[in-house]
Amino acid sequence: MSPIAHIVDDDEAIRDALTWLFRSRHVDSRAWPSAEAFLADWCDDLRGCLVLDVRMGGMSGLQLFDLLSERGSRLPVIFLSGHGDIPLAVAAVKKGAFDFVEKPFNDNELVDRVIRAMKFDASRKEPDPNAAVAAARLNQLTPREREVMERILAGKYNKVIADELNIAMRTVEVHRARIFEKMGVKSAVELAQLLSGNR
Amino acid sequence: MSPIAHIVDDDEAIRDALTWLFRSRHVDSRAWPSAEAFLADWCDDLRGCLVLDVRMGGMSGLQLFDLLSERGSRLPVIFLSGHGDIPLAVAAVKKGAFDFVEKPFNDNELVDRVIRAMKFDASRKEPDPNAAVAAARLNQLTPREREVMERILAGKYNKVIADELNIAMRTVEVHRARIFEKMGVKSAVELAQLLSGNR
DNA sequence: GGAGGGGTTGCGGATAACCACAATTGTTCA
DNA sequence: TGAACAATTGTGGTTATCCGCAACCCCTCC
Repeated sequence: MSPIAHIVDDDEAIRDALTWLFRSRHVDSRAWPSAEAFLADWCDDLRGCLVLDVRMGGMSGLQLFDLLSERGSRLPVIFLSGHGDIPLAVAAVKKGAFDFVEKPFNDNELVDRVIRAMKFDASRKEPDPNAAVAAARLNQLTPREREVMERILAGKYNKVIADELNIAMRTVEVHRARIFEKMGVKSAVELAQLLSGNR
Repeated sequence: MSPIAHIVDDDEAIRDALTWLFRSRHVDSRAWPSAEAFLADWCDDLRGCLVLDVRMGGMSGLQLFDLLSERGSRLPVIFLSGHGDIPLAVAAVKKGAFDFVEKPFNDNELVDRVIRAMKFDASRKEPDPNAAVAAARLNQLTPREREVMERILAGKYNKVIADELNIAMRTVEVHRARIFEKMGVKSAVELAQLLSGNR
């Protein structure tokens, strides 16, 4: 999904104005006339930001925001509000809205905020790649290897591990080597970091 | 520190009103007439919440808030603002203010918010005990030991470390032993876990 | 029945970690 | 100036890790 400014407002004049405004500043955008219409197109990998009118016919902007939050959306949201309602603004920001702008808004300022939101979104990391890598590698381990690994991470000596598992030290060494190989590390320290760095 | 509502406002009438209001609702409070006065008494283990006027003579409420943030204060802050300024409210909340209330405020509502803030503060966990322990122990390390530790955590052999630091392997061994001793661990693996578990 | 994978073990050697004992240098602080 | 501490090094020995080579057992799947 390429990053665009998603506009949701039931006022056609505003939609057009925003569309034109964004285009003039080379920000790609697309507009929807209602929360419902936007939801129909929504998927969780939209990128960019969402410019959302607070007050709309049908589902309100706040309701849409809550719904998206429940669905795990992390798209930054900039609220547009027509009436200086501080409690509303505070509530929205506390719930994680990226920004809250009063209408009538200053064009340049709004675009700046939109761009800031889009940059924020762009800098947003995919779910920790490290964790994914670690998880994938963990799955390659056999059950027995996992048992050994636990004990390696507990800082135990091979001898102790062998004792606990009632196997020869040599066997532990073999497991150990295969664990390191599969996990792509070359020492127990690295292993510990790989696994505890992302908890 | 027992939890109290800390009031900072340069308007004596407001201070008195709030003090009376809180007392009537069995919320302990104490008031200061300026940010500077509050700062003089501030320490990082104040508990409860801070009710803070945005606009004051001398240091403003926002400035005080920023300063406290820098100092690592985690006391929840409820801003009082006399003029419905949405950008200000949004900025404050985005920076981590707990709430933002317009003057004139509804007494009951304000107290409810204060109580909510104080409950939030009470439920706030002490800084991760592990992190505290690790940090405290880290401080016991000499600079040289820290250098060695970095390299141990990189999974390097004593020989390599000795080489990098241009010292004898034996010296590295000594440092290593002292690091383990001071950090209260008995292996590099434990060390890695202690330090990466809380990052 | 043979191939493959997982788990197991032994032997022997190279390399590294760990440790007790002992000692030197430089700096800081009382 | 002497105590205390950080940093340094050496000797010699014990213990662990790490690995290649070789092998056996058990189970599954084709």
